[in-house]
Amino acid sequence: MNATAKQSAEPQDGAERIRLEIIEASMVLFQHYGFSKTTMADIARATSMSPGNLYRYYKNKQDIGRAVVERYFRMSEAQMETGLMLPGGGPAERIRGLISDGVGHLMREMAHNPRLVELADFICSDPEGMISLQQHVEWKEKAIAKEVVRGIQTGEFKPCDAEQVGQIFVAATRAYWMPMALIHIRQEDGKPVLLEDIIDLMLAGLRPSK
Amino acid sequence: MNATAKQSAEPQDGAERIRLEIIEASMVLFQHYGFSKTTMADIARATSMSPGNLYRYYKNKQDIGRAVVERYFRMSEAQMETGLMLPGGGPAERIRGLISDGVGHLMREMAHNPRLVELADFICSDPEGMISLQQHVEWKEKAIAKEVVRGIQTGEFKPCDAEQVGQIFVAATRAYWMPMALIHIRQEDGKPVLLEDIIDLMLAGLRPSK
DNA sequence: GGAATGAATATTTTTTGAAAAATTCATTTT
DNA sequence: AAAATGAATTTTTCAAAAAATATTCATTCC
Repeated sequence: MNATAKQSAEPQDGAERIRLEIIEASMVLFQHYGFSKTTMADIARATSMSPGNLYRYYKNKQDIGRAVVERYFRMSEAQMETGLMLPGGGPAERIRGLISDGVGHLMREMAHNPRLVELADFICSDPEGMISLQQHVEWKEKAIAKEVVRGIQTGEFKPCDAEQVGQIFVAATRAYWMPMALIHIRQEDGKPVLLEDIIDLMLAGLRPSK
Repeated sequence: MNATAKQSAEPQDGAERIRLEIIEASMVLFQHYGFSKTTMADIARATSMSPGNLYRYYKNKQDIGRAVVERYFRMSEAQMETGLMLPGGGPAERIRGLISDGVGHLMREMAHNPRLVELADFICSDPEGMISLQQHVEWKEKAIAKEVVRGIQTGEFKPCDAEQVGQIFVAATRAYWMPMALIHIRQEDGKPVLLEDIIDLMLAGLRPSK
């Protein structure tokens, strides 16, 4: 039912391939000119098709913006997943890494490309965009929950509702995931102030009382 | 040096009394019409003075907006202070209460009066307003730190940097203090979802390992 | 002389119509 | 018949003028 592009780099049938082409071209244009300054005509030119034809693949410009943001989310998730693949480290280190990597990735993207702030604002103003955002948040909650389960199994953490702990970790670090809030967060040598301290205090709370 | 109004309900000399009159009238007008739609002429009319005379008491309209917000901050702090006055409860209960009361107060104010969102946005866009906000944040950090010190003394908490723990608690609950973020936070029977769970997990982290 | 006024000036917001862009759709292409 | 086009239509943006508002200040009041 859902017509969203698959994540694989090499899509199969024509329509999916064209959707991906549109997103990749749009991503480049949005980075250069910003979402609002990029016109449908620009995207059409970049993909060598007519403006009208874009509407065969996306409902409207907002839909393209959302798809681009979703692609960023998938990339960020892939990056966090990669961090989790690395061998060493117990659940605590992995949770720390997961959140630090995710926030770090976001901060670097934003610093590297201020145009993304506009896209982030747009996604928050759009109800459908908020759904995409929520899905990304849930991905993070689940990823943390998995590590909590692992920690409970090894005895590093005391028994608890892992699903809920994932939600708690994300909620407690929410200000660090919000582009609009990120502006107000101080940094020291590249690390956002207090983020790791929040995580450490909550991890301490997870450990068995004895 | 600082010419800000005292908190007492009955101010002493003329100038302070007039400043307070202006703020009280402005607060009502802002609630009815919003900050941007309220004109200096409106405020002048409400206080039975000429527009020009307002400038004898406040540098400009922004200054009035900031003073109104600061008044809200002082009221919120007073409310939290009152909560702390109540006899029962150890440090953990008091920290929970402090944060819940503060966030609850903010949420009720916002629900009761959506115009405040505009004022909050304005304060965040103004560098001087951000200073007021920072002071309010520091008040909360210090209030929590005091309870942490008490907890360390009673042995309920393990020894730690109380000052820093105050900062951590505020940082971890920041999304619940931000009017712009508050819109996105779900509520269940009047309580913001997960707020108390964040606090509880961090409190668990403060307790002696045994 | 400090406090207050209100007309004069500076700034910001609103309006308005033209220009640009988004979206649709009758037609053409493959 | 699905895919694509590009001209036609609708919607949004932009810039200039007008109106409203903020701020100043020479003057008046107590």
